[in-house]
Amino acid sequence: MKLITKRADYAIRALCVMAKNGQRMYSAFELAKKLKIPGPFLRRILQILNKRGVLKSYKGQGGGFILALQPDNIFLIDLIEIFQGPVKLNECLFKAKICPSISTCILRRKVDEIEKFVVSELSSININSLLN
Amino acid sequence: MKLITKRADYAIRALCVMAKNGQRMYSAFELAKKLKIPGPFLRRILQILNKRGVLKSYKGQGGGFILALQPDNIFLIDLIEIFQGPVKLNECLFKAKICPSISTCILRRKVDEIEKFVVSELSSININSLLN
DNA sequence: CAAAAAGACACTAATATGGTATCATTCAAA
DNA sequence: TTTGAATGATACCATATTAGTGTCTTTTTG
Ligand code: FES
Ligand code: FES
Repeated sequence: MKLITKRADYAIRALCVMAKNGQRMYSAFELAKKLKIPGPFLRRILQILNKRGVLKSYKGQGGGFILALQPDNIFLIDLIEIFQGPVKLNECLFKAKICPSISTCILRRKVDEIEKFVVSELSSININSLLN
Repeated sequence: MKLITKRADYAIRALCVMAKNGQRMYSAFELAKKLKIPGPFLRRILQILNKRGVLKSYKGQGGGFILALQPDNIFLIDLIEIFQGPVKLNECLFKAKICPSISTCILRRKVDEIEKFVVSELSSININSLLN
């Protein structure tokens, strides 16, 4: 079971680097080299973060990416949802008649609890938390 | 993010049916028909449950599968680990220098907490819980 | 013996994830 | 004003995981 995919992982790492030096602009390849991860892949990730308003981008020579938000306002839950979709664990499995009912099903209640816990834990971490 | 795959799902459903009528023997195809899921696929799943000691099997005409354990002794965590491997969410992501240290890393602590919670919730449900 | 079952295992199909390649566009600097 | 360094957009390929099938062997009962 994977909680955090590579895309989200790389995004987190890149944002951490950028947050350490908040004013500087970084090109995708510069960051990729620093983090030792594939350049084109990271580039696409940063483009997505730009579209989602986490980064600002500047084209042309001397351009690159820079944080659009304060590091303590970028939460892990958001990054994970950007790259992995919403945290939905309760895709009701027992469509068959076995499941007693949607309102009483124990399994569903438990899965909902797990989902809430995951979301709340991931909501409590931001990029700044990871820098101490 | 998928918490429970089809294999585990089907296993749970099949075990629920079998638990309702604990003494009876069911062939893989009979169960598959009842649950409206693919026969050969369920058959492989039951074979695995047999190998893992959750079911007993009997070959030959009139043979089939029957529970090897009491329904309240078959836990969801075990079924999930059989079909999806151990619940390990903490595959350390920050191998790079970004992560401060394995002992202080906030992210790691949080992921460990999530993992513990998932395991404990899934350990609290058994096949019997699902039959009320 | 014949039919009905599981055992074993190789194989295919679908999906998700990880990653590349290419061309167009923008912009700064020579 | 040309050139090169950057992103924007998008199609594509590679790999892994999950889902599912097919087939042949073995066992058992009638
Ligand atoms: S499994 Fe979905 S309501 Fe019971
Ligand atoms: S991410 Fe693994 S110890 Fe910090």
